[in-house]
Amino acid sequence: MGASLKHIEKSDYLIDKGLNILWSKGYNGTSVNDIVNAAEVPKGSFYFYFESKEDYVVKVLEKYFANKRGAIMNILNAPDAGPKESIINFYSLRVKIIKEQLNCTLGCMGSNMGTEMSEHSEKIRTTIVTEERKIRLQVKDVVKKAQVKKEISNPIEAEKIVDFIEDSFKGMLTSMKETKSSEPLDNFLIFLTVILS
Amino acid sequence: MGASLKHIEKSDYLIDKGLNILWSKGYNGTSVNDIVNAAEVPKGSFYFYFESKEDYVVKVLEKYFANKRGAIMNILNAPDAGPKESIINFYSLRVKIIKEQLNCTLGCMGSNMGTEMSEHSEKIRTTIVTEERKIRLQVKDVVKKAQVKKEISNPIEAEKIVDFIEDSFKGMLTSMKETKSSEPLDNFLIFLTVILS
DNA sequence: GTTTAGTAGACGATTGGTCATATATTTGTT
DNA sequence: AACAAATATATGACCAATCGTCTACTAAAC
Repeated sequence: MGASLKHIEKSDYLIDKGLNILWSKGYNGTSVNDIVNAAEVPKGSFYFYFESKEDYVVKVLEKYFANKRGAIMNILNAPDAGPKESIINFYSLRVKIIKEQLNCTLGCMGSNMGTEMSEHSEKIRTTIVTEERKIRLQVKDVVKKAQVKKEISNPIEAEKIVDFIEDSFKGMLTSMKETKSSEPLDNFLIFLTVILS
Repeated sequence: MGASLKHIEKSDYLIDKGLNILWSKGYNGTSVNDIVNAAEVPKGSFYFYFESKEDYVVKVLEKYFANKRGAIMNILNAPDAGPKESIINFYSLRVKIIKEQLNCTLGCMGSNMGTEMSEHSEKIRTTIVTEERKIRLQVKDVVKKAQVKKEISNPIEAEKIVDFIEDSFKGMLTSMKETKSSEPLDNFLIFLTVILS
């Protein structure tokens, strides 16, 4: 029943090849043909490795978030930085990555897909919510620490603070895409220090 | 050369009939057939009134934003309220409308479409940016007034304050859709008072 | 020889868009 | 007021391309 290593490798390969297309063009803008052409794999193979397009996209999202966490979560618990400092470093890094690697055009794949598909695919919606929550929980712990250490005097619950920061960051990415500019991101970092005061 | 009144009325009718479909299903999720079926109009008529699907969507967006401004901008300059109070009333009203009329499912059509299409249609992208700017400019004036009156002590430029508020509000709507919950909106109103302090 | 992995391409439905044809409506001329 | 010419609008069959999916098949492994 279990998938062999080769099977996993090849489905992983298909996931990698389609990830950037899906990130840019969205669910309905990306066809199964786009994916198999990019991977240079026969169309029939797609449905051997995945139940459906929806199933495929769920797995792409899981990989996207795993990659993302791998790239950014370390800095949150860097041993040589205080909690508040770590939070600011964390968001500064995310801003830097988006500016340098993504050229301010793609935004967050989770938000993009969530905006397009939350109403129409429960599987996709819950995948995004679940994956985002993993990040928020870790940030929350650090915010709590900073509050205990009085680095943050804001008395609002850590969870609400993190939700607001993460939600507003999402909005910045949307405006970044729309305006083709990094200004919203810079603005975000300014207000981040206000919120964490 | 100018379109007759009847011409305008019928294209307006087509725009109205497609607006909600487009709002919910997005650009690539909505077909021209969906629109003409909803309007009970033959397909050929669509291309008599609109150059293309893209052209149609631009006009839908313009109508969406015009409707939106009509419903919310008055409260910003209510004569019996101070500037800061007006800003808070303004966003409270927007939150209320989204909760009551939209059931926390649709978000902002501009942001939805911008997320999906900014990379792929310059016409759609600039339409959204232009329309959003109209709202921001008006809010900016009120923020400035509140700063002059010392109701807001935050020394950051009014424009940046408004950009942050509007961008973060966008993010709340995204999370609202994803989580199917009004919590992000309530959280937004809490932090709005922090930002406007 | 039987099971499993992998593939090719056909499937019906649908996509955005066009077009020839038909019918209203308006306009200009008596 | 009557008629003709011109223009505006209506219609759905039609186009090539593409959609997501699936079935019938071959190749390889045990």
